[in-house]
Amino acid sequence: MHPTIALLQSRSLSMVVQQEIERGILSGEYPPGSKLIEAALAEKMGVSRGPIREAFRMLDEAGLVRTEKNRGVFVRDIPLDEALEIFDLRAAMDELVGRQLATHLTETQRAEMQTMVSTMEQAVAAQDAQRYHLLNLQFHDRLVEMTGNRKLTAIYRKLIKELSLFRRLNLADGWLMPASASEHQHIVQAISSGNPQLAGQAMFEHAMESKARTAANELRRHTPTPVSLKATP
Amino acid sequence: MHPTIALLQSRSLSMVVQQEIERGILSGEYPPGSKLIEAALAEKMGVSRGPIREAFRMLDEAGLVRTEKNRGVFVRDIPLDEALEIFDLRAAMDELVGRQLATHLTETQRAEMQTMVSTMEQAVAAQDAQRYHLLNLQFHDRLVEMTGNRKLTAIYRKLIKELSLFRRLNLADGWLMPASASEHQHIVQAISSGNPQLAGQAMFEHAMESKARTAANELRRHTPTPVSLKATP
DNA sequence: TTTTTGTAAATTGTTGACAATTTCTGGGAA
DNA sequence: TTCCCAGAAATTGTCAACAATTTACAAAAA
Repeated sequence: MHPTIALLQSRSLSMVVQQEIERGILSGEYPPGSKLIEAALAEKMGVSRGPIREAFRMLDEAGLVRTEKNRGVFVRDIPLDEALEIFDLRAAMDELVGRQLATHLTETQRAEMQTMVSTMEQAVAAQDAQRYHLLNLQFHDRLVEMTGNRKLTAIYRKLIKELSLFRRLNLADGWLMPASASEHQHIVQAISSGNPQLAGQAMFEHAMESKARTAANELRRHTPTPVSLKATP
Repeated sequence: MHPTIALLQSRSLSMVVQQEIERGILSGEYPPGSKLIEAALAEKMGVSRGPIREAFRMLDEAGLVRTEKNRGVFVRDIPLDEALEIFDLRAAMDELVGRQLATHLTETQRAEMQTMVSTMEQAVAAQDAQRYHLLNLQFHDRLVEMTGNRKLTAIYRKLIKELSLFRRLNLADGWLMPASASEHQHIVQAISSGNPQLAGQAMFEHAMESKARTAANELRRHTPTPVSLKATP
């Protein structure tokens, strides 16, 4: 059976629309704070407003948009304090991931982790921040997936999507690329050691450092550029 | 202004419908596996099918129902393995709760926790399993809320709702009432000690024991009643 | 009996229309 | 100028109708 046919038979129109709008949001086509107009999206996608509205409800429940009665639907703009809350939550989940992987890791999985870390180190060597960022997301997503806990995986991914709406995150994270890289090797070692406590701690601290870097970044952004920065070569 | 009027001005019709269906699901009026028919619900609530469908999409995203294209919407029946996954996730979140409360607890909060535990002990003394069950849910919900982490609170509540669809959970949990009660006092002490590691561990272990009891309960349910149970008085 | 097949009923998927509300816009008054 | 306020335009909220699909049921065939 043709794959497109199969897709339209399993996925309803509203689900296709939901995925398409979500793609637009995550790609930045619809930036945080921007308004999503039912009629415009309906025409653009060649469907009526019904499926669009159903997709809106899904995206709202997923935390990607917010709905104001009689005023419309807006792409959510995650405030700093909520982002920090998400970081704490993610750290706790990552700790669980580390513990579980340490107790159940197969040799195949260990090799896959090591390959991912090596690939990331290549990206660091090539100064390819964009590629490193993508690989980093993949690495952590794959680790969560390896636990086999589907609910954990699903919620983890939702959190990552929400975090991506914290716009300030993406900018200027080239600074922290090398620092983060060496931590990954440490994570793989901790997990491979088979010590759940150690592995969990490595994952937790890695996540919390990510939080600290984001908070520091934000602080710097709201602080006028110090004169000393240009004054001292 | 009449409260119902005010409600309809802030919440849209689909949100009211969503809450009503959710109430029906959580109360057991619509048991797991049962089918939800758009037209029937629409007539019952005096609205058209549009808001019903939008509510369905929200409930689907929240994990309370599953949607099969062209076949309808069904109340979700959480399988044992998924329930156990949720227990693991909840344990990690509870551990975070314990750690954070231990570091930031106010005297007012400590007193409130102690009051809740005392109330639960009264329910145990009165053999009121129903009331104990409710108080237990309240206790843990309040602890999560006390952390001030709204995202954590929101996700924790979603998990609890999903767990309530694991029907086998509610039955015969009178067995574990007294055991669980003393653990709560231990949790309050651990949090009050101000030691994050200790408090986190207490919360984590409490959650994992809850998981173990559920798993054991399930095992017993699928095992034919041993003759020895009646043979030995 | 069991299985299959065809038709009617029930149910879901989608659309367009209308009502209600908000937003925009331009003109007049302070 | 700035503020305010119609009236128009745009947008959302809700509904009813129609199309597509599934389900129920009864009769026919194996």
